[in-house]
Amino acid sequence: MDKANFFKDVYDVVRQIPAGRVTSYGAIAQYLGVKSGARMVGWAMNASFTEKEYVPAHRVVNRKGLLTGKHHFSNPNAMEDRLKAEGIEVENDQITQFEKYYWDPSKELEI
DNA sequence: AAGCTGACTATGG
DNA sequence: GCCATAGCCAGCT
Repeated sequence: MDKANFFKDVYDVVRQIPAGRVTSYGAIAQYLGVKSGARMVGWAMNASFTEKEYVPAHRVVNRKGLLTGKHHFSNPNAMEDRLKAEGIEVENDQITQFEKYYWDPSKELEI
């Protein structure tokens, strides 16, 4: 609202990610209708830390299933730790069987 | 105000 | 299959 609706939409989608599932920045951007707004999604995640409501940014990874944003957490180990806590197997900062855990908002939430 | 940066993705070599 | 380049938009310096 105060900020771009884009950010709010990103937070809303990320919060709707079910536990044990992950998605990619591009998927969210595509769901929001921003074709190449993947960077904005990542930027929104960075801004999400300023948000009062918690945003499960650890469930959002890049298209390769790599935990690129883990370094932005309070503790770089927190991201994979949370993912593991949700039953997602993470190895070498990368989600194993990424396709298995992949959650596409445009498919699950439907447009 | 202008330019750089950035948690990305797709394409080309 | 990996490295380099381009496109994208908004925030920050």
